[in-house]
Amino acid sequence: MIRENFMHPYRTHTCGALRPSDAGTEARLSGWVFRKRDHGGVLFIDLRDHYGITQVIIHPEKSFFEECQRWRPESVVTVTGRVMQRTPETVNTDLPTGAIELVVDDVKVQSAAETLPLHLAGDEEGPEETRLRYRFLDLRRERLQRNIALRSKVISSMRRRMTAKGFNEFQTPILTSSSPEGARDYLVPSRIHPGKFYALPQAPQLFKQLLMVSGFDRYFQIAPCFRDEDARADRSPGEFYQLDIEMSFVTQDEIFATVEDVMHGIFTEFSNKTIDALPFQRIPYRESMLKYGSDKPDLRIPIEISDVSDVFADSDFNAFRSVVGKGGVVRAIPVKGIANRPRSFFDKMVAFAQSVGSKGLAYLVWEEAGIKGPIAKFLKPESIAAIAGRTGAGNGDAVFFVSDMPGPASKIAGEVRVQLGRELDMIDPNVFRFCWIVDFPMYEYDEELGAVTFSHNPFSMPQGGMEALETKDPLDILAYQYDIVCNGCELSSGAIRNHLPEVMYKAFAIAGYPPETVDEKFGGLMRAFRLGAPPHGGIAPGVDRIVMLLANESNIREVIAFPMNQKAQDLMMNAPCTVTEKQLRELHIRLNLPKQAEAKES
RNA sequence: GGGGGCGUAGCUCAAUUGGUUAGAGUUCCGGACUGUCGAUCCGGUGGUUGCGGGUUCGAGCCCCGUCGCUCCCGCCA
Repeated sequence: MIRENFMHPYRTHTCGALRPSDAGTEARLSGWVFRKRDHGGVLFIDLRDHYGITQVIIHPEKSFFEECQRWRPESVVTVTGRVMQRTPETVNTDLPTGAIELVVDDVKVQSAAETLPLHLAGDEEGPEETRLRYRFLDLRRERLQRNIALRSKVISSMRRRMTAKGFNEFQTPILTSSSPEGARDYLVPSRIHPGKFYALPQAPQLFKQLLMVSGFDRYFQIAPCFRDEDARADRSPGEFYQLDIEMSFVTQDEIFATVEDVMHGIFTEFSNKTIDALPFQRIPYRESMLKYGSDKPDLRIPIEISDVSDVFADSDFNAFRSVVGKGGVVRAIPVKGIANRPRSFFDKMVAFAQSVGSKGLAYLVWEEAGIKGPIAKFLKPESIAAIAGRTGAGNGDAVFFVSDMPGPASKIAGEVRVQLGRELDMIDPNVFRFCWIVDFPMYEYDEELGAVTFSHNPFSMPQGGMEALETKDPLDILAYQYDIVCNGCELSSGAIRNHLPEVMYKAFAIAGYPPETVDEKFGGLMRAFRLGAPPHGGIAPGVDRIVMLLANESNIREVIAFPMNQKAQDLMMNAPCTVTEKQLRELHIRLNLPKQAEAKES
């Protein structure tokens, strides 16, 4: 009956392959027992593999019938039988294979499963800790199979697109040296050099720049990056991947054009959402901070903040007037068509503003009968007219006001803007809104240190070059430093690099680093720049975040096959873990644990 | 390092706001059942209410501490 000799030992088809056109043929399938429906007289099993689900049927006269009844979910089995077209009333339109079923003549258990800690057939996800500890089980779910497969396809597409543009793919060292700037490093002790450490790269930043100095012209890498920083929902602890890019002899606009093309292509290829037409809009940093209260604005929210400090500077509203008098500002957040919202809505917004650090949240409401709101009585008609003129507010609209020093005021106004967008359901879930944030300041004033520090990448070229560094107030100098942002999510930072040693020394001097320090910390790079370095620049979009946006996931763990938990532990592999005394001895390391940890060890 | 949320059966949750023996669905185990597709029906197992202390005649519920998970702030050149 079954021509064993001619059949593959495990399968002739995948579980997503069979169709009515296969009816009447013999087929062999292997997969996981997903669901069983046992009618006593007939047993239905949904057999699942990566490609799909096929219903297999076992009849009671078969010698193996009772054995199959005992199969536990997630056991791996091979079944062989005849493909049958289902009768019209038994077709399952939810499955691609739903028009056929496999009537089984032979079975073989490849791997019997014990009772599961998670059940995969239902909608319930189960506790996060169990999901992570049994990640290989969780990964069997359709959603994660889809996400991880999407990630694979996105990365392939990135490679294809970059290669097509003439970029070469490189590998750079994983064991490298600790960098003084930036995040905390992951350190790896050296056995051969007692007391010395490698560091895992926070990014291949210096290597890719050196490859430009080497003349490779166009670099890319799907680069693993390691940073010992705490996790967020959109930030995996420890490690993540970047589509790392660097180009020689380019202007900022050429980098934008290259990256826009890749990003637009990827997002078009893997999503049905509407994507902004090219070129993506460019927003100077200061404008973004004013209009959106953020350097990663969610442009899906149709609200633009404006400054109305001058209107309140001579108003009767003391709270705001005094803040403006002390160098503060007043920011207006206009919202269309919410005048008829109940008082509780406005109260809720006030409470929200306070929860993010605001002293309060004032507002005006443009009603038929006139201007309402707690601060209306303090404002002269011409002031209200000025606010209406600047914010576009009219009948039926409302404007919220935040007053504070410029930094906090921007931030709070930005938070209120996003909260309004969420609360009022203004965020269109079917669009990807991209923008470039450009003209980041080169330096910022660090209140804590009481000194000028680099606000972003110290290797960025200052706009205006040496002349700007020598003549301008450092806080007014802009850098060729940019971010690409999608739906309020920062996908990447990038910059035109500073490849001129003299400009580099000057730039670091302003941030308080003497030339010796620059040479000591970045000797390799500085040496390279004295031996013929091309002007160059680049960017490094976050792969995990891109996949997360495309997969419509709000937590980055859902697009990483083996993620760590929030405390940077791998619950499945039990990392980090203790090591033997012998290992420590070889590395010349003696532990000096805090008291609490010592207690835990024993 | 700090703040918020959560923690009750393997899982998802309930327990009339401090009151009798902590329930339901699901999983699991057993039984019945020849067309289901989250099969159905019957029965059963399953609990140190995260842990420790306190208040109280009485604590799943209140208080203190602690542990775990999660979200956020700090941090992320």
